[in-house]
Amino acid sequence: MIARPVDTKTKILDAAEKLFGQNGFDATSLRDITAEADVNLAAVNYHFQTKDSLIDAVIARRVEPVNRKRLEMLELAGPNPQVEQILIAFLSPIMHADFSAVFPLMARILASPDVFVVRLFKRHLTVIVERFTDALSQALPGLSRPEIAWRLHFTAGAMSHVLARALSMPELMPPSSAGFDTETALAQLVTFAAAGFRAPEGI
Amino acid sequence: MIARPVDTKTKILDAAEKLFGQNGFDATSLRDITAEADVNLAAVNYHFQTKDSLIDAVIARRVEPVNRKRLEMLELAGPNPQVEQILIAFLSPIMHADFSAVFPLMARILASPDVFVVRLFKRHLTVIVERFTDALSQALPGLSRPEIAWRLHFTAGAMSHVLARALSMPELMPPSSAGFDTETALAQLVTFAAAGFRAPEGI
DNA sequence: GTCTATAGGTTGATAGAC
DNA sequence: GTCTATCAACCTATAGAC
Repeated sequence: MIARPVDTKTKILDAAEKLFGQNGFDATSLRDITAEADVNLAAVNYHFQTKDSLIDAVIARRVEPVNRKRLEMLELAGPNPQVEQILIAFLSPIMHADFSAVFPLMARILASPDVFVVRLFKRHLTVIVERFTDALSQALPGLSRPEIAWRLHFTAGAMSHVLARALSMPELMPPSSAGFDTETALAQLVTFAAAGFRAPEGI
Repeated sequence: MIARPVDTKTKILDAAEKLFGQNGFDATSLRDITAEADVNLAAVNYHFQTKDSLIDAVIARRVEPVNRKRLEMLELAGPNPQVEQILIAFLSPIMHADFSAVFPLMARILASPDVFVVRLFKRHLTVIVERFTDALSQALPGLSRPEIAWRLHFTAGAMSHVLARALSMPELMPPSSAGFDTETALAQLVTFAAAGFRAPEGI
């Protein structure tokens, strides 16, 4: 590992990501961020104008590569992917996002009822939800699209809960595993969700 | 419906619950709350001393009856309940909590990585998790306890995501259903989670 | 691009009259 | 128990020197 020089803008994004994840958007002041990043207070306004557009930038920086990777993995699974392959394409990119600061941040975005965050959520996720619903429809011809939408919803919720609690509540995580084990979590979640998706449709 | 006089303390709790759910704990000021409740600013300090202990009171007021009801329904399911019965006992009390303000509030509690909230979460939920893990262990003798802990975790996540998005994103909810239909959501979730729990344990 | 200084507003909490 | 008035601390954002 060679220590690279990091520019001010990146230092601010890194610090903001960490603190937003830890304490939330509102509880984190620009002063907290510039102190953590070891830059001047005015730099954040110079580079991002307002706090809201900083939040936007922090989220977009992480969400977009994850979504690109999701679509890429879905492509790679071929024209007729199995349920498990589709779920892995959906879950793996976010669960492997290797900055641990990303986990609580993502969980906050996913769970927040804030209109501001919901808008962001929609902007980034609508196309993903559509593409994956299509793929799952094809793999599970017995299910109606609304039913698939529900179940994809449940899967995203299970995932976001794991991300939210992975770091803050290791003791709620499976024992034995010292700390959080991404591979195990992913495998367990895929098993659970795939079985859920294959359940026959109710009345 | 007869309009009852409501005391100041209850008015504060009601307003705080609504605003905390809508905007979060940090983004909601005591002034917002007293304006919504139509009481004086000083009243909140008189009745609750600090903002933190107000948050505590708001959460406890809703979580405790839900948890009581969960244990009660589990008792009523008899000595050898089926997976579906156990899941309904776990999910139904919270999904039927009829104040719509409770939904986003619960979702916030469930998803928040804040240490303050995690502490509350543990205090109220540890006994529930243990009791339900026992019941599920008995109903699914093929699964190890860690595996059951994971799957209960996933189920809680799916539930919290539904609560979080039920009101803010009705268009992500199954189409046709105008608004949010608790019974449908509960039935779909129980079907999904029961199938997930019955999946054979991985390697 | 980076800094200091500060304007202008909000916050949680309290003192003290009624 | 309820009010007004106020404090001290904090906030975002900007102006202007370097």
